[in-house]
Parts: sequence; structure tokens; C-alpha cells
Amino acid sequence: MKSFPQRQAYRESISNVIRRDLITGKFKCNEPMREQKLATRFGTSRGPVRDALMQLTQEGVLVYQPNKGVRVSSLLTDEERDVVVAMRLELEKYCMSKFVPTASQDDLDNISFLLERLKDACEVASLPEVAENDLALHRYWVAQASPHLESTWIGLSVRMIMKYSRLDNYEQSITEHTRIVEAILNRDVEKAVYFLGENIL
Amino acid sequence: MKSFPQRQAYRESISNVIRRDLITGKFKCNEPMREQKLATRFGTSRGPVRDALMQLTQEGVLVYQPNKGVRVSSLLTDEERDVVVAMRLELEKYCMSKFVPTASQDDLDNISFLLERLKDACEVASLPEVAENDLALHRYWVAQASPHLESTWIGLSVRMIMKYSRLDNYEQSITEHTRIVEAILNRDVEKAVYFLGENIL
DNA sequence: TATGTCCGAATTGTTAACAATTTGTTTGAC
DNA sequence: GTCAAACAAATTGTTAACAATTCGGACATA
Repeated sequence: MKSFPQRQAYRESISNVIRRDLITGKFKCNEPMREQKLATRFGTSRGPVRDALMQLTQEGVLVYQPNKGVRVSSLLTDEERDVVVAMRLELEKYCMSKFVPTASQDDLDNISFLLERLKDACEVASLPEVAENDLALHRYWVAQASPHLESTWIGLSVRMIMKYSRLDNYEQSITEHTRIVEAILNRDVEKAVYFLGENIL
Repeated sequence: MKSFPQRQAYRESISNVIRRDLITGKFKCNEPMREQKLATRFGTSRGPVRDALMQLTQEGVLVYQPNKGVRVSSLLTDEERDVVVAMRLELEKYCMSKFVPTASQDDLDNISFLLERLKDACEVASLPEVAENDLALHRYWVAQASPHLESTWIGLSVRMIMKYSRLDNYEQSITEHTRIVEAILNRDVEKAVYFLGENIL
């Protein structure tokens, strides 16, 4: 795993928590996000909270109106979701084909580890954890293959999951990801990309 | 045109200016962006500047390191650019096919107006203006068809242009966009999408 | 009742000061 | 001269206070 700087900036951890809350539906659509409320919740001032909110706005899960703050974005339409899926697939297929041939042993170990954690989350049937670990696994090969495109990927993935997630079918998630990871471990690019295509839709 | 709130937030105008500077190569790659310097340049405090820098970071044109600030991102690789082009095309094709049938007369007028401005910029052969008006034209149908995807579109487009722009071929740009706009005015979705595909690559 | 205006509370926008971290330079021992 | 520790300068991170804007309700008027 990558080592983070000792003191991760507040903005990052805050936006991560809020993002997870959004994925798991802890906020209603169009609900305004009050800065002060979040600041006290996270034990900081409004500054870092504003940073986090702006970041999520740029990802598209929040919308901003001047002098009115940010609120939860409305869900994608079915058509928009199709477009997002196609874009995400395009992105991840590239990353996968780049990642598989060049992955180090450490990478393979990390992938296996992340898969195990995903399996555990599926066993427990805890939706927040499943979502988090699902994204973490996919994120790994994206980040390794193309840090440039990582931020783009997050925005697409989070909104795709928010719109409609097949994540509640835990067994299917396990088999799909197991197939993908096995293909990676066997350095089989073709299969890895193929199973990826079956998983992302 | 859309009416902006009287007092557009600083963060927006600042990030717009910086983005244009980045497109036109006013900063070198990996050059650090100093907050105080920009603050004095824009006549504000560091707060709004930080907001703008974070926004551009999320778009992918700047990269952030904790306690070290942000610096200009390295350019996409050729392969990455191909992926970005494919994603942007996927996005804009959808927006175009959605926009053309539903565009109001005002929309058509605005499109025509934006095309004229692009032509003017091409005549003068001013790269910054060409880039700005090129993006403004494309952005129009994206924003109209799908506000949800507008922020995603910006990130893709700006980085695509930064990597390698055919924008310096001014005559070609004029003919390509004229074809697109004419197809829109004729409500010819098929042609509009086709010429769009020829333009984005 | 319906409407419009005013006022006050709540919220966001901006700023400047302070804290923490990084970076460059000098100093000194070897 | 080389290397390392210590200091100083520059830069980012965070905070709290203040300014500007929005929102909701009370109240008067037709």
C-alpha cells in the first residue's frame, strides 16, 4: 500500500466520510449541506469543510449555488447513467490492460488483500463496507495505471453507484471480482478486461 | 444566455483565468502555484485562490501534495489522451443527440452567436481566444443537455487541449464547427453527431 | 384573504492572523 | 571539502472574526 503523509489533510478525510455517507444514502436528494453543522461534526472550522464540499461538487455529487452553498445533487437519469458507465468502462479497461502486464508482486498481493476485504464485507452484508471496498479495489488498478485519471474515475464511479447499484447482490459481486482478480494474478489481460466489462454496468 | 448572479464568486472567475493561462501554456509543467502570488495578482486574499486551485486540481490540470501546495500537472501520455478523447466523445455525442431535438430558438441563436465569436477569434489567429471560444461553444450543448455532466466534461476537455491541440489550424476549426452548427440548425442529429466525431480527436 | 415590505436570524463569502510544515542556508565538526 | 545539525525564511494549513447575502416571519395595507 501507499503510505500517506503523516498528517493527512482534513479536506481529504472529510470528503471521504461525506462521500461514503452520500453513497449509502445518508442524505436526501437536494438536501442542503450546512457548513457549520459539518464543521462541528468533524471538530474543525468551516475552512476544511468548505474545501471538502467543493471537491465533492467538482466530482458532481454535490451542486453549488453562489451565496446558497451546496446541496446534494439529483440522481443521474437512466440515459446519463449509461453514458457514465460507458466512460468509466473505457477508462478502466485502459487501466486494466496497462496494469496487468506491469503489476509488481506487491501489487498482486495488495489486490488479493483488497479482494479478501471485499469478500468479508459481502459476508457481513454491510452495504457501506461493500461499496467502500468495491471502489477501493477498482481504484487500485486505476491509480497504479494512471494517476492522471484517478480523480475523473472517482467522480464517475461514485455517481454511477449512487444512481443504482447492483451492490446489494453480494454473491454476484464476490464471483465477479474473484474472476477479475484471478485473471490479473494469471497475467491474463484479455480475461481481466472481459470480466471487468461484465462487472461494470 | 444564462444570467449569472450579480456577483459571481471569486473562485469561479479566478479558476477561469488560471485555466485559460494553463491552456495557453503560460505556466511550465510541474511549476508550483504560489497562493500568495496569485492572491495579490487577483487582488483577493488566499482563501478564494485556494478554492480555485482545488477546483482545478479536481479537474486534473493541477496536482496537490499535502503541505506542498499544488503544481501544474504533467501532460497526459498519448495513450491517456486517446482514452480521454473517447470519453469526451461519448459524453458529447449523447449531449448533442439530446440537445438538437429539444433546442429552443434562443439556444439556436446562442449557438450561432458563439460560432461567430469563434470565427472572429480564428480570423485574428489569437490562440487563447480560439481555445476559449471553442470550449464555450461545445460547453453550450453540454450544459443544456446535461448539467450533471458539465464538470466532468470540463476536466476532460481542458486536459485534452493541453496535451495537443489542433486549435492552431484555424481554418479547419472554422469549417468543422460551421458544419456542426449548420447541422444543429437543421435539426439533423445524425449529421451533427457525425461532424462532432470528426472535430473531437 | 392576498400581497408586499421590513426586519432579524441563519448562512455563506472573505479576510487577516496565527500555527505547522517544508525548504534553503549557514555553521561547525571531522 | 563533505556531511550533518541547527537556524531562518518561505509556504501551506487552520482558525476565528467580520462582511454580505439569503431566507422566513411579522406586520401593515389594500
